[in-house]
Parts: sequence; C-alpha cells; structure tokens
Amino acid sequence: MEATPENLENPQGSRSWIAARAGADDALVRDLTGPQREAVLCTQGPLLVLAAAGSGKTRVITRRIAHLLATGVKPWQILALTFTNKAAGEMRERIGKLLEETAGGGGAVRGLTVTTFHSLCARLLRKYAEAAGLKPDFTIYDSDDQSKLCKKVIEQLQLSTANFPPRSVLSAVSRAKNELMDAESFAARATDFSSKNIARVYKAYSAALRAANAVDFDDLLLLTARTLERNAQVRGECQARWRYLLVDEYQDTNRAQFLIAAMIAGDGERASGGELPASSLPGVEDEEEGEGTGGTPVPRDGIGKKVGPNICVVGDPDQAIYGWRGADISNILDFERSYPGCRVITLGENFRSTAPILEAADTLIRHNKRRKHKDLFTSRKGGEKPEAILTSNEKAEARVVADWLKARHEAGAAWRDMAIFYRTNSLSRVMEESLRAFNVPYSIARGTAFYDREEVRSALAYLRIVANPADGVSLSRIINVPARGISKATQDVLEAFAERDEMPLMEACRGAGGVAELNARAQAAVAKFVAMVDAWTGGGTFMGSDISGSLADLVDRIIRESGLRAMYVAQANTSKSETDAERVDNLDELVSSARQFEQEYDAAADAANDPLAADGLVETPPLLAMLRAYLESIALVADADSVDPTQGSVTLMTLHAAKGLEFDSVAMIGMEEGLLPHSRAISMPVAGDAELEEERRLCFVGITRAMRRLLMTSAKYRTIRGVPERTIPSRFLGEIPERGLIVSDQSETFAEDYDAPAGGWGVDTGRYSPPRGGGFSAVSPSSGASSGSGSSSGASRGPAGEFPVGSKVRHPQFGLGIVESISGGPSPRAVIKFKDVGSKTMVLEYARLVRVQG
DNA sequence: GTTGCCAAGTTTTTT
DNA sequence: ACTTGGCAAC
Repeated sequence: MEATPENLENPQGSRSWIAARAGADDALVRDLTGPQREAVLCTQGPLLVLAAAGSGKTRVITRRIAHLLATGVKPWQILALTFTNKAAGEMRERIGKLLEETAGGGGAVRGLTVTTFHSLCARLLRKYAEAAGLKPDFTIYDSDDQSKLCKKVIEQLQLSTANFPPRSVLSAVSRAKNELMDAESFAARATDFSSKNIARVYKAYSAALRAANAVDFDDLLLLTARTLERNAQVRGECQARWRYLLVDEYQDTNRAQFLIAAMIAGDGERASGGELPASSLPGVEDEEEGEGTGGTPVPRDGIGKKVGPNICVVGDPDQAIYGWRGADISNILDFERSYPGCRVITLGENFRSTAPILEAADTLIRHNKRRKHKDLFTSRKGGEKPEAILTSNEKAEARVVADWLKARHEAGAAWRDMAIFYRTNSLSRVMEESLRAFNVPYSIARGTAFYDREEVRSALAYLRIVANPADGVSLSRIINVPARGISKATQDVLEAFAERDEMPLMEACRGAGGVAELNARAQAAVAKFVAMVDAWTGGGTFMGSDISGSLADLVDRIIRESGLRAMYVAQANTSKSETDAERVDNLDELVSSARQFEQEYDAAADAANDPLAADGLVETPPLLAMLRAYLESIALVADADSVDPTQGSVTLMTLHAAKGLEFDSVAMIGMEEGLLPHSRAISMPVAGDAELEEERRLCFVGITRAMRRLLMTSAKYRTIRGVPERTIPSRFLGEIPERGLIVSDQSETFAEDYDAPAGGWGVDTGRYSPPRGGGFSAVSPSSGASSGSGSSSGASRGPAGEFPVGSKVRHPQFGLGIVESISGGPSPRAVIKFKDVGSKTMVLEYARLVRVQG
C-alpha cells in the first residue's frame, strides 16, 4: 500500500493541505527523483530513508520539513535532530529559504525545533530538572572537568590513580552510560576486582556530579532517556508537542538516543514491558536488558490506517563511524523490526562525485563483510581518477599536498572548495607548516580549540560558579587564580569541611570565618573571594543597581575584577612571549563572543530554539538565563561547527569531522597502516573485524566527500612521537583496484633533501634515508613514476654534523643563537646560547633548528 | 604562600 | 615534543 498523504489521515485537516498541494508543494518536489520525492511526501507513519553518500539527503530533509509545513503542520510540532549544531543551523537556514521561495514567509521557521540530541536533552533537563533529579542551573562538564572530578573521587575511595587512571575509568563509565547502565546495574554485573572498583568509582562519581549540580555529556542522554521513560507526564508532554520527528545520521545514534527518539515519537498507544530491538547482525551480542527499563514503545502494526508514529530516520550504515562512542549500527539496521509497518526508501543515486571517485568508494566499501549492499550509481560521465602518491616522509607529503592544492587553485578551484582530511589531529601540524610556507590559506576545523585555552577555561570557570555555585571543579580551578592567598592547604581544609557537612565547596567558603583550622589571614582571603563572587551575582539575584543585565558586561567585569586579566597582562609584560600577549587578547575575545551571543540571544534565538519556550523557565532572572544558555552553547560546540565555507581557505579536519560535508577537491593524508586503519582498530581483534570495518567506513566517508578530485597520500617514513618510523601503505589503497587509481611513487623525490621555498621553514635533518627499492608495492608494482627533480644537495648529514660548535642557528621560538657544545650518543643534544633567552639544551633531532649563515 | 623545576603521560576519532 | 601535575626551595 502506498503510504502517501492521500490515503492517510491528515491530522491538520485537509483544507490547508489541498491549498498547499496546488501551489507551493509542486515546487518542492518538481526537481526531485522518484525516491527523493517519495521521501519528501511520505509524511505519515515510520519511515526509514537509506541515503547513500551524496544522494541529496539534506535536500530531501529540508524539502520534507517544508512540505510538512505546507500541508499545515505547525512548526512547533516538528522536531529535527541533527548531529552537529552546524548541521542544525544550516538546515534551519535552508528551510527558511525554501519557505521564502515557495510558501512566502520565512516566519514559519520560528518555533521549529532543529537541534542536536545533546542540545535538546540539555533543554529538556533544564525544563524537567526536578523530574530528572537535577536543578535547572546544572553545569555541563567536559572531559577535562570529568577527569578532575573522577580523579578526586578515586582518591577519596583510597584507590590508586595508577591502577585506576581516571581517563580509562571514565571510558568504562561512559560505555556503561551509553548502554543506559546505571551505577547499580554496573555493580551488579561486576565480578572481578577491577570492575568492582570501577563500579564503586562510577557510583561515587555520579554522586559527586549530582553534588556539584553537574552532568557530563553522557548524562545528558542518559538522564533524559531515563526521565522520559519513568515519567509519564514528561513523556506525554513531549509526545503531545512533537508530532513529527526526524532524525538525521541515524546510523550514529546510540542506545540512549534511540530510546529518546522512540519515546518522543511514541506510537499513540504504549506497550508495557516492551523490549528493545535485538540485533540481527551476526557477531553482535544481544544486549541484556537492564532493570527497570520497561515501557519502550513498540509500534503496532496493521491496525487501522496508522502503522506507527511519524518518525522519519535518515542515515547510511556505510557511514557509521562512531561505534567507539557507543553508536549502535543496529539502530538503523533494525529499524524495520522496531517499526514493523514502516516504509523504507533507498536513495542510491549519487549527485556529488564523479564516476571514478564513486567507483573507488564503492569498491572499497564492498570489502566490508557485515554490510547491507547498496548500489551506488551516478549518471555523470567522465572525471579524473583519484590519485595516490607515496612520499618519502611526512614533510614531503605535506609539500606534495600543498603543491597539489596550488595546482588545483591555478586550475580555477577556490581555496574554500578544498579540504585536507586526516585520521588523527596530530597529523595537522606538519601540514600546517607546509601550507604556511607555500602561502596557502587554511583554517582548521577545531571548534573547541578556543575554549580549551587555559585563560579562557579560567574565565569560564568564573562564569560557571556564578551560574552554578555548587560547581566544585570550576571553583577549585580558579579559587586561587590569580593567587589571592588561598593556598592549597586552605583549600584542603575547606574541602574537608565541605565533605564532612555534605555541602558544596562554595558553601564551605562562606563559612570559612568560623573554621578554627584557618588562620585569620586565610579566613579574610576567603571572605574577600566570596564577597567578590556575591557582588557579581547580586547575592544570587542577578539584579540590583550593580548588575547591568548585559552578559558581555558581566564577563568583562569578571575577568577584570577577578584579576585574571591583570595577571596575564603582567605576564605578557615580563615574559614578552607571544603566547602571553595572546592570552589577554583571548580574554577580550571571550567578551566579544559573549556580546555576540547576547545580541543573537536577544534577537530571537531563545524563542526560536527553545523547544519549550512557551512555558519556559519562570522566575529565572534574565541575565542568569542568558548566562546559562551561553555556557551551554559553549559546552556543546563541536569541531565541525567551526567549518566555515564562506572563508576563502582550505579546510583541515579529521575524517570524523568531515562527515556530511563535500568539497570539490579533497586530499586525504596519512593513508598508512596504523593510521588508517588506526592501530587501535587493528591490534585488538574484535569479532567480525568490527573495528577494521569502521575504519574502512571512515575511509569511505573521506572519499565520498570529494566531488571532482581526490588525492590520497602515504609517507614511507613518519615521525611519531618524536621517532621516525617506517610505514606500510594503507590496505585500503590496495583495495581500490589499480585501474581505478593513479598511483605514483615519489618517495625518492625529496628523500635526501627537503627544503621549503624561499623564506622557508625547517630543514630536513636527513634522518630519513629510506632503503632503496620497496616502492609502493603494497599498492601497485608500478613505482618510480617520480616527477620533479630530486635535488640532492650532497652528502649525508648527520644531525650533529649539521650544527658544528660555533655555528649560528635559528629556532622558531627562541630566535637566533650560537651552538656552544654538542653531545653525542643516540640522540645528540646541543647547548645553544640564544641571543634573547639565554642558554638551552635541546635534542637536535627534535628542535626545529635552522642553520644561519654568517 | 608562592614560585619554579622536573617527571610523567601523551596521541584515535567527539557530543 | 608538549602539556600537566606534583614536589621542593624561596
């Protein structure tokens, strides 16, 4: 049966629908293919859209939402969940444009909820804080905060942080949370010494989070899922409000996200004691159901017209790359089982890439065994084959890529249409240096970088205790930054006090005057600190003559009155180091970011984005509400959010961040065993090579981002953590047939000598002297197709021999200096006397020294 | 109480 | 290499 709107009940009444059908709607589907059109028009009941890479997925989603609105569905009845904020923003924008073009009036976007799972959950948890066991002013802890708290908890439990490193304990806890396992059920499962203790930490860590009125990333999902599950009223309100649910990148949802979506979607009728869908994949264990997780909605089948809730999920199992984060690919593979009456539409036609690129992607992904095959096809003809280049080392690789990009640019491609992908962030560094040397404008997709800086983190810590005084981790970070006479000893006393009376650290600070263990000076220092914070918050009211009501003003005031700014100004004056001057700038930049947020917030953001604005948070002072929203927006930024295609620069990013994007020309660097596939995925043999297959999908994602040109590079030697290592080209290159790839071995080209062009950067110390032969044989026997002239500037130069005593050198950071002495051994060191900063000992191999003539 | 030096861990991917 | 945290000296 065709589940078109014609034969399904239209809850909004047919009048507006008919009107829309006649006019605007035609424009929405006119230029779509059959399956695309179907995905847009099939609005009622569960729908699974298997959208291959480049199949026009975003277009379909936006049209679908516009179509829903055109048929009379109210914007606030629609909930669209995306993977990143950026994707959400773009989608909202595109829908707005569509509506202006077709329906006339972009105002309809207002009230539409397009957001990420994490943002939605943060909002829901604030609104339903009480039901979730939280207070609405909770702080969202990032991984750094988590580590600090976890470490503290481990110490309190008298466990050694050597046996229980906070980070690995946290990853176990995270895994548990992703499977909706709370501390109790985790403990129930723990059998051995180690996991029993991890269970103890989990429990204490959760308690500590609650005491700090904080949640971590996983809690956002876990607590929301649990609240929806256990609280019929909350669930009912959400179901009543959102009648049309759309989930993008469904292949990367985890168990908690699956449940959240399923519970919000509801089904009109709830089954009790329902079971989660079991995996149909071989090799995947059925998850044992935890206690008390009954009530999962089970859509009913075939009764009446309605076959289930209006939930549309869009995704591509071949692009599932977040398994390590708890994403469960069976969510999408088993969607048909979860929603028996659902409709499945496959979008297989690729509109993005040329045939040779698509073919490379297709042959690669066919190597995955646990896979539902989907035919990828394009009607486009022609196009260049992807290239694979083997270089001598990572510097030569970076140079080759820069050359390639320049050539593309000269051929007419804009910088912004090019991108460089890599498996690990550490690979960006060498690439950056090369791009700088070649004057190629670039930007790195690292949304969190700014907020990760020490000075910014400190400023934010101040803001966080203003918003949430119980936030102990933030308080500890700044209580004595800048130094204000509250020593570690004093802090320990206060900490112990807080612990004993089970109150937040800030409360203990308030009572410091009566603590006998503290001397008068310490008491006074603490009292002064408390008074300072109180002045900022207006004693918690966020009102009064002293409070301007402006967020930017508050941020500015805090970085000044706390002494933070002055501290960095002083540091910048004494050290003259460039990074210290930057720190002051960064603090000022933070004020600007607050100002910008404030303006956008004032404009419309809250009304448009807050899913529950209508009956929102009453009695919250406006400044506090704004501060919360600001901190939340910062906590939930993703790397991919900072990708700005309007910038005229090449974008560098990880393969993970590249998901969902497209570029005319793409270079994938580090195509080596151990990097892609990553060693962690190879070394641990997992049933069915699950991790290896995920790496292959990651490679597939990278390839399918390219529209017209693709370059994949591999370096014969790569310096990893300071040690040059021989590499093996990625097996994935070998999996793409030779005829589909232009392979060239340029590993001899710059093997002996690598020099950046004039004004250039580091020199190669000659530590790479690759063995002759070897070639690119893992990929292709056709080696030696080197281009360019390998300008071997002579003899082999040992690192030590290059810098004789007395020679002048330049260090990128310390400037000019003279080599005073050299020590031999396996890692020769030199004492360099610098003009500006005095003598330093450095390992020649690592110090980026350049010999200077004269 | 504060500052500076040394040791250790670090590098997979991220909301 | 690079940052972070712990400890010892001022």
